[in-house]
Amino acid sequence: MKAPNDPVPKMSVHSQRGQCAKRLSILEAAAEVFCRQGFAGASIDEIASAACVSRQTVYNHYREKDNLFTAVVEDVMDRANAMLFTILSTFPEKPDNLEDDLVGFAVRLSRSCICNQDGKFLRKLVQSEGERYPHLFESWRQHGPGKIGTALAALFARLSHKGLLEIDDFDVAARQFLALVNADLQMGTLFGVTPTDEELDSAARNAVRTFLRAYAPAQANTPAVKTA
Amino acid sequence: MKAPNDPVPKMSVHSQRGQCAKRLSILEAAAEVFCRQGFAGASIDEIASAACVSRQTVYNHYREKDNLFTAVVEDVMDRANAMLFTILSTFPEKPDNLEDDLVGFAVRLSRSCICNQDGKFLRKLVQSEGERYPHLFESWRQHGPGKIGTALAALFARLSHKGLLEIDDFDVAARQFLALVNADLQMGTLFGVTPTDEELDSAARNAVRTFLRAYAPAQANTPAVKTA
DNA sequence: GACGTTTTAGACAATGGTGTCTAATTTTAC
DNA sequence: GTAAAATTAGACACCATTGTCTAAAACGTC
Repeated sequence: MKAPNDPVPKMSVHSQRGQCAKRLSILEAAAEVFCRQGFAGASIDEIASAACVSRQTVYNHYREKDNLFTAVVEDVMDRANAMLFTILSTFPEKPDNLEDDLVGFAVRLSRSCICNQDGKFLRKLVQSEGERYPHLFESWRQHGPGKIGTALAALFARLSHKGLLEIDDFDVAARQFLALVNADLQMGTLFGVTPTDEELDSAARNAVRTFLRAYAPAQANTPAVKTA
Repeated sequence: MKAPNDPVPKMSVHSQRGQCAKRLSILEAAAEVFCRQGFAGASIDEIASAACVSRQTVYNHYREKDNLFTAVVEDVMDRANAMLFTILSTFPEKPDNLEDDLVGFAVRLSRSCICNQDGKFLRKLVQSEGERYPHLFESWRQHGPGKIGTALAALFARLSHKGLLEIDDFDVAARQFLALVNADLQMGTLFGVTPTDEELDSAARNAVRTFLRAYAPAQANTPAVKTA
């Protein structure tokens, strides 16, 4: 998926620094503009301006608009996936207090993967351009959200085997956990509103409480908590 | 919000029939094209072709592209809202079998409001153009999804007062119910895939089972159901 | 300071879209 | 059948955008 016209000829290695900076600047600006305007609505001129770069430079790095778009999407997807698995690795495998630890995990997840700039970009782009570039987003789905489902399911399975949860279908439980975490935020994210820390925390707390009510073993972990 | 240049002069009342048909045809075609291409990507020519109408006719009815767009959005929103409250009115207030009845309700809800063509259109358009027309979508949010939350909360409150559920925060419960119903479908809808009836049913069943595990009163309604 | 490379501003043709206009044709009401 | 209204195809000016090209300037390395 590399650009076919790599500048190989006589370039000394260190001269890539300036280029690299420009490339990143363009990628960043293009992501912002594509996200705000969509593919058709975004113009190369606007991207170039936002990147503080001449239009020709954009064309030098990415031969054409389509090319730039896929490069941006791949870049954002890579970042988002990396972040996703970073957060996944903070899952409370040996929880001190299951409820509190899950709430913390849920907050990290929503803050870093959902209310994120990258998350917003991907939701918007998958919606608006997903059908035009099926393979592009399909591979992301498999490597990103697809994987998170099975990974989270495996983590819940461990907690379940430890007797901390009572789950019959781990995949369903994982999807439901994610859905519950989003329950209070969905409407906001749909309109591009970034939730405050309090909202994030309250959403996570509501989600985890209901999740545990459904999946905590019989009368072990739920001392009949009342709403504050 | 009516077109400022209504053709009032000498028109007899009945001549609106042909016009009306064209108007509807244009609205329908425009919805499809705007949904597929986004606002910037949609061209009037393409809409006119899809509506089997000349370009000039489109301009006769809706002075400009912006106008046509808002007309389409309002039309779809009205239909979607009407459908939403129709489905809401089928909520099982006096359930025979709470679980089965809630599953039926959830299936109706997701089929008619989420997997719908209008639902797809609105999700896509709110995402891609929501920030460009804030007032347009904001009023929809208040009258549609906003209202459904409180309406559903009220319905759950009644079931709760009847002792069929044990809910402390009805609004949260309503949002969680909706989120759970979507849990298994979200990924599909994000990619424009329409789920089969079996998937719809299974998603609703999973959702309701977890919802009842969390909110059914102590040891009344859950005879330890196992996965099939 | 000299060299090769990259960047820049600007001009440029080609394309495609919007919105207007006109003149011919069709539909509709009576 | 007639007259008014609506529809149509086509041409049109206008503008924005894409992608190319050129010559000058800036940059980095030696």
